[in-house]
Amino acid sequence: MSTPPAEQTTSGKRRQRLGEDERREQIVRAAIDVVAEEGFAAASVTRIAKRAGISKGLVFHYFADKGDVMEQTLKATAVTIREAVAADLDLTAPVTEVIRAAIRRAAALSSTHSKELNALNQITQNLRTPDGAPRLDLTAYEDTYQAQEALFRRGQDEGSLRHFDTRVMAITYQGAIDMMLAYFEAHPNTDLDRYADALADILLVGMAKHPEKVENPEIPKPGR
Amino acid sequence: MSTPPAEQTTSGKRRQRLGEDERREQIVRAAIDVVAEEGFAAASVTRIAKRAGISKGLVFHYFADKGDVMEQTLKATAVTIREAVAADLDLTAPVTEVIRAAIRRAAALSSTHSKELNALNQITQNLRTPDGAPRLDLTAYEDTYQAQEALFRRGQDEGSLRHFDTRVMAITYQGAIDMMLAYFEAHPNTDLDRYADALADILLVGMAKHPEKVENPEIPKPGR
Amino acid sequence: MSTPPAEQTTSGKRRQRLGEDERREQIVRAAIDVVAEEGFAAASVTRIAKRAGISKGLVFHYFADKGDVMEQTLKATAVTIREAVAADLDLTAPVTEVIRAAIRRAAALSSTHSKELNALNQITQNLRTPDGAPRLDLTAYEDTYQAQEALFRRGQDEGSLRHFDTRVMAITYQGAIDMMLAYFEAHPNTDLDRYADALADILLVGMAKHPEKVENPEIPKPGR
Amino acid sequence: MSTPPAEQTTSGKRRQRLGEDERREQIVRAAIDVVAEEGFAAASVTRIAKRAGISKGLVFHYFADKGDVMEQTLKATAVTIREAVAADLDLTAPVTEVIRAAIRRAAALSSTHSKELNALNQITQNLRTPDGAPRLDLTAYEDTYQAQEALFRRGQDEGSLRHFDTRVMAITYQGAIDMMLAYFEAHPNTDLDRYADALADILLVGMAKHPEKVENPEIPKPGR
DNA sequence: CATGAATGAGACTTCATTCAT
DNA sequence: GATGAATGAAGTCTCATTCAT
Repeated sequence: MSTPPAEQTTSGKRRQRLGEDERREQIVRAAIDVVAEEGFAAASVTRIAKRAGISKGLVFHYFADKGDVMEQTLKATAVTIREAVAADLDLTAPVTEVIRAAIRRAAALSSTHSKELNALNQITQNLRTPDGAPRLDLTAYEDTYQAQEALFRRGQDEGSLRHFDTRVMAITYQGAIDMMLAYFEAHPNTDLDRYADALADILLVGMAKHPEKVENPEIPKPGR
Repeated sequence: MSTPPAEQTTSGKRRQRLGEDERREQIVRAAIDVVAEEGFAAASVTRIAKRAGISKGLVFHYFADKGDVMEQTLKATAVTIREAVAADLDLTAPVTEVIRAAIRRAAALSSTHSKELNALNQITQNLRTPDGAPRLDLTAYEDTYQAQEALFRRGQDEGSLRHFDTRVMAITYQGAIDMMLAYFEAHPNTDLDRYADALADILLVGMAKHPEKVENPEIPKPGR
Repeated sequence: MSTPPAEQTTSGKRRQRLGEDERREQIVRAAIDVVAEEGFAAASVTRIAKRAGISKGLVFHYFADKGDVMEQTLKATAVTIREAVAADLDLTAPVTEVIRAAIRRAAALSSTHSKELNALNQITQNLRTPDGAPRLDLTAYEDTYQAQEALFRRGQDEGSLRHFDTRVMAITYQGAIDMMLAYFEAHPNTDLDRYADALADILLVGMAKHPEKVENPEIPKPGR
Repeated sequence: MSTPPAEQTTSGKRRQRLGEDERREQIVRAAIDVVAEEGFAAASVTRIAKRAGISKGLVFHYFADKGDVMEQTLKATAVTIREAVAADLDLTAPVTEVIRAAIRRAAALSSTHSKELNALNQITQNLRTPDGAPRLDLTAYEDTYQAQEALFRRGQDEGSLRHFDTRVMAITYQGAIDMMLAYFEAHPNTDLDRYADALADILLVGMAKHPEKVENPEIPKPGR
């Protein structure tokens, strides 16, 4: 999943023949790279094709138009990220532990999926229908929100979490994670592990019924 | 402060003569409208000029180039928003009250400054230097973060707030508010007042030393 | 090498496909024509493309920008002209004969390469770097000057030419030829052959050690 | 007649009221400066007005259009130069001396009228009628040519000059001078006085009946 | 007389998309 | 399947020129 910095991802062969799926992946990969590195506006088809090491025409062979490329890229990236977060996350563990672990995982994404995250955000916010309406608003987060709400409700049912509006909490929770990642992007010197723990503390104190049980004991608070 | 949806704001007069400041404002206004309604990518100078009811050339009479238009628009909008949030916010009140009031004010922005918020976000995230690097990252939020940290520290000193990483909290807090506004944009049916209170509850429980004192008693929780 | 005056050189076919070199030549050709006929200032890319019978965009497919078009045109034309002058010029002949022959050849260019000469001059004098400085001053003539100086020195060594400043003479000589061509451009009725011979007489009398030997006996002087 | 490097030629007064002629001169002066320093293409009306320290509109008050500005500038400059060359040139002196003196005077122009020369050339070569035809070809030199031919004929009648085509000589002579000035522009290190003498030698040897009498004895030839 | 705001045409350039090869 | 030549629309920006003040 890592990407070499070079223009041509694949070996220098000409007229390389690939299966449909490999090609699509290759193009999506290039789209992510270009969007992440140069911005949505600079992600022209020409640029993407060059990055993928293929011709411009071929892109249109596999995608209806540029919007299609972006949409597919978005979808694929969302799946990738979701899987990365969900991987080896024991959802049957106590809810507070699940939450803390999930925040840590999300923080870890910064190093493993930085480009994907960046591209995902940019495409989400910029992709529009021809008439100017956003093609994807936060509706796209719906699945995520529902999964988180389910988790929160389990916690509430089990008695480990307080009573609160699960939808508002899901949005806040997701926002807190997104901001953490964005903040790290802008301030790469930040100690992400500590940030993640501090964030977990804040959120869990806000959610948990017995906050004292969930506070992270390992990392001493800065003020003391 | 509201804008009519029509293309030509003013009457059909030819060669209307305006002072420098009025024109600049008019153009900035049009830029906000176009960006908010049609997206950053669609906000061409042509489009903005048409929206303002003036000729393309005039835009360049008042702004160095398109980037300048966007930058000025960004700055002006940031000021507008900041003022709107700060207006009649009694910063000397007890910290927890200040926080709850600020969240309510922010929520209120949705109805009064929806376009400004939208445009502000889009421009922030898309404006780049000619070489592709983001022209403004979260660094722009620095002032806001510091103001909020100061508030939090006062609360901690006064004993009304728990001990927590103020920087992480500022980022989370700001993110929670941004997400609230974004969520409302995508789901306009949401009862924002209730959302704001639920959010205040969540955040204050996470922050306050005596959460029971800050929970909003008026609004029954949705989950019963 | 001649060009029809019509706009569209080729038949009305759509999407005519050409090799890279043919296209470049075609565009350069069109650039020469437009510059020569309508002046450097009027030689917009639009105008050039229309003259070549292709789309504007295609020009940028083969040239980096307008400056590049002009630069390439300049280079190509310089080569063309140089070759035309040098062709079947016996450089081993006695120096005075070489000079007279070269002047005649140059005069002949008026009928064969009139446009090229004109375009060459205009581009040389008008092409500037983005910051306004001339991109090519007389430095470009350096090669020519040196070749001529070498010729003059040979004549001096062999005893057929007088002693004189070879650099000044080279500049004067080249200037005399350029003026001849420019004069003919403005006064097309001039008898160029006679002009060339008269010029050769003047120059050779100024250069030669034994002028009487070089005066052209065939053409009677106008005054007598 | 010299120009300060500053933008505003005149004192910083606003709404300065000037007579028609002063204004015209002021604008022409600015046009010369801009054309000479930044090139014909960069000499926009805006640029010229700014240089003159007046408003754009005023230029059109005194000149019909941009072409008119250039044409007037051209005419005025031509007169200036002609006068500068003719000044204290004793036309009754022996012809060969007149010629040598004229060449020296011309060389001197480089230091006194460099801008004027440069602007003159650029305007001459670029100014066109709306349909693309040169507005001024060498026809403009006609007066000069005739004056020089008259001089040459006098020399021939008096027996000091050989027989040659006076028109061809006039063109060559003028070209030699123009090239000298252009060469100096490109190679400012050149010793112009020596160049002028070397040129005079070359031309006079070509023209004079008794060349030995006219060669400049003061300056030793470079090659010894 | 003088200013500079305002316009509109046109310049250069990029880019999504098509299509001959 | 794959290429890249070719197009046309649109975008940014400049500039001569007009005109209200």
